[in-house]
Amino acid sequence: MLDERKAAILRAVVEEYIETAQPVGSSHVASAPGVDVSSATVRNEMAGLEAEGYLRQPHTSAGRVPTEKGYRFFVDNLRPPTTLGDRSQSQVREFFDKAHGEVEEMLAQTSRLLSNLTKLTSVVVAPEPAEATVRSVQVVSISTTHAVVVAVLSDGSVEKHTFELPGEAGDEHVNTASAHLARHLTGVRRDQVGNVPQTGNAPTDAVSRRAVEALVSRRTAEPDQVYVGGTAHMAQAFDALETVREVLAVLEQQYVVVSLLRDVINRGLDVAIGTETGMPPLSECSLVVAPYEIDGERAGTIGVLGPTRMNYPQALAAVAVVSDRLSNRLTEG
Amino acid sequence: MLDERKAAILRAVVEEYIETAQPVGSSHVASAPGVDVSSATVRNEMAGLEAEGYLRQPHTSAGRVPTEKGYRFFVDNLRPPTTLGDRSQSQVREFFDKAHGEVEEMLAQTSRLLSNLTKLTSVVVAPEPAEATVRSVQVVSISTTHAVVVAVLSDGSVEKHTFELPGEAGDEHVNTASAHLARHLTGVRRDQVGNVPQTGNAPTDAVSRRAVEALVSRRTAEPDQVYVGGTAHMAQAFDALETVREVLAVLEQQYVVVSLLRDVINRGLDVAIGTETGMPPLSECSLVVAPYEIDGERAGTIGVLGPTRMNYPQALAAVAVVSDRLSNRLTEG
DNA sequence: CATTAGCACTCGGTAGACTCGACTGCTATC
DNA sequence: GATAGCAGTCGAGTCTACCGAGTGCTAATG
Repeated sequence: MLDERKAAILRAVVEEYIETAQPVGSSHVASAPGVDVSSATVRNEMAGLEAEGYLRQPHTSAGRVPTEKGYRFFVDNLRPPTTLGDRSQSQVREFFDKAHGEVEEMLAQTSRLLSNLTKLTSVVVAPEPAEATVRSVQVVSISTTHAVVVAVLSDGSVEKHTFELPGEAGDEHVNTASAHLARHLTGVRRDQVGNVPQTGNAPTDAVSRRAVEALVSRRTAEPDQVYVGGTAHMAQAFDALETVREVLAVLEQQYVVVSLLRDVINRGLDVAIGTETGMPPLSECSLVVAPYEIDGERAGTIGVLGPTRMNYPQALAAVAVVSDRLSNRLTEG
Repeated sequence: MLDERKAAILRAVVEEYIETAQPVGSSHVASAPGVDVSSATVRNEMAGLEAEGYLRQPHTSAGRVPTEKGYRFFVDNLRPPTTLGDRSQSQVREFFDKAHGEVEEMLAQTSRLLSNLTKLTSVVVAPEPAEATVRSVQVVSISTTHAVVVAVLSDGSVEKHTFELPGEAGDEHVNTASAHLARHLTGVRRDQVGNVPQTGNAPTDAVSRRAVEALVSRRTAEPDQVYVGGTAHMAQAFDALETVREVLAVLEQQYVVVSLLRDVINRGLDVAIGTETGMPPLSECSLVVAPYEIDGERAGTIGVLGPTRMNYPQALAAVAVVSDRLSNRLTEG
């Protein structure tokens, strides 16, 4: 653990560096509020902080820059109790006041809100519908060869899947299958949808079977939906095009993004700094996440991704307040 | 119009520049196939081409670079009848052979395919469902206060909208409204969905009215879905971060992207070069587009976006073949 | 008369030398 | 223990010289 003075110096370095993106020297730190010693003393202490791995010198005659360990200490121990600025506050309020429409749209817009607030890339993972039950199932033929099975879930989400009709099935079989499925699947939990009893009528049963298969396969195949916004901010965060490219490439792989967020949440973290993300291309990025809830149950995750030298207090505050409001909104809606 | 020799020289410049991204000098051109004159002659001709606006010299002692007009001439008159390479050919074939599942997924994957083929950013605009008719409508309550209206269309797409139930409506009203709507809306064209006759039962009619409103509002509010892929390639296409940032910012605005593609198509173009896109942030980009069809009707658009010095023949070939295959696939599926 | 060889010229890019200044670490002092 | 002062380091910026790719022009050529 660091003594109080070292901590104050570390904090000053981190805050200054976050703001300017330039290595910060001892004299800057000495004149920072909370540090009431001379630059010489600061130099001594900074040398100590460097030896302990909290700071790093890009070159011999430059100022110091925080290491991952330095950021980590800052986030864990020095984070000032930040709230959002008034302008942002009202932006959030306004957003959730006028937010309406389907969940999907709201999540997409939430992602936009987050990147506007933080000037970072934002990520919103849609809720997993594990707990929902089936409210309605219907099979509708859309041509002589194909049909759609549509399920409405208790959380208001709708799933659909197209499948090929068995050759012998006509409209009447589709309709009886539809009724049959409605009878047997309504009220069943989404993750327990499985085979239904046979009716004895071969074509009808064939249709039913395919419809159920479609629902089940969709469940396992489909990755969680994820909304990424503000990727343009990434191009400003780094000055190496290669870094930008790598990060964008990661963000395009929805599956990777989802499991990244899930992983961080599962480790009980709200911030993953640099290599803590576990993804080499993101070693110069940090991720700030927060889960959101529906009816008190963890539903999905929101987060922002930016350079390691991002403004953690602001990002944490933004993510926290948005996840909170989003939870409320989704719970009541 | 350009005489044959000038055209050959312009072609050589464009092709060389596309490949190397470096200004090309007279000696390079002189040794290019199809140009059998000395570098001195080439110099004379290039001076002419520059005077006519087809070429441009970045600085006095550098080679020449094509202007927009130069690219335009190349695309219109010099484009070699390119086909995709074998590797790409089989990649496309393989993709469409194993492509399956919902249209949405397929479009998303098509976007990925396109950017893999071209190493450019790709854009896929989903079909507009204007011509579709309603195959089925259903209203399902998901809580005591809210219900979902779900419509299955003849093209296999499904639309849903959540709405608040009128206070006096109970499950029985929802069910009768559901049946009522099914009776009156099935077979109606999507864009002609409107009010249905009253039943005389007030709560039922209230539910019906809100459900119809929801469907109608959704139709007008929702912009066309668009899938953007390969944004990471943008970071390689330019060496100015600012340019990358601007382009990414444009790509995040789905509405803008959709209308951009539509606009280019409507002008009868398959390539928009630089400022021809009509969007200042894209003045260093070119866009190659092709419409795709379902049952012989124009349905949506695919395209790729890259730097003006992109490989037009390759991009045109890729976009053409993918739109063709996609049309087939969507028509039969 | 179109083409070409040759030549003088231009100018961007690179490498080296130099300076400047923002740092540091160390030491002597309070 | 804290600080003032000082010598030392090294990146960044500036300047110069130079190289070379590429041009435009002119004179020679078939």
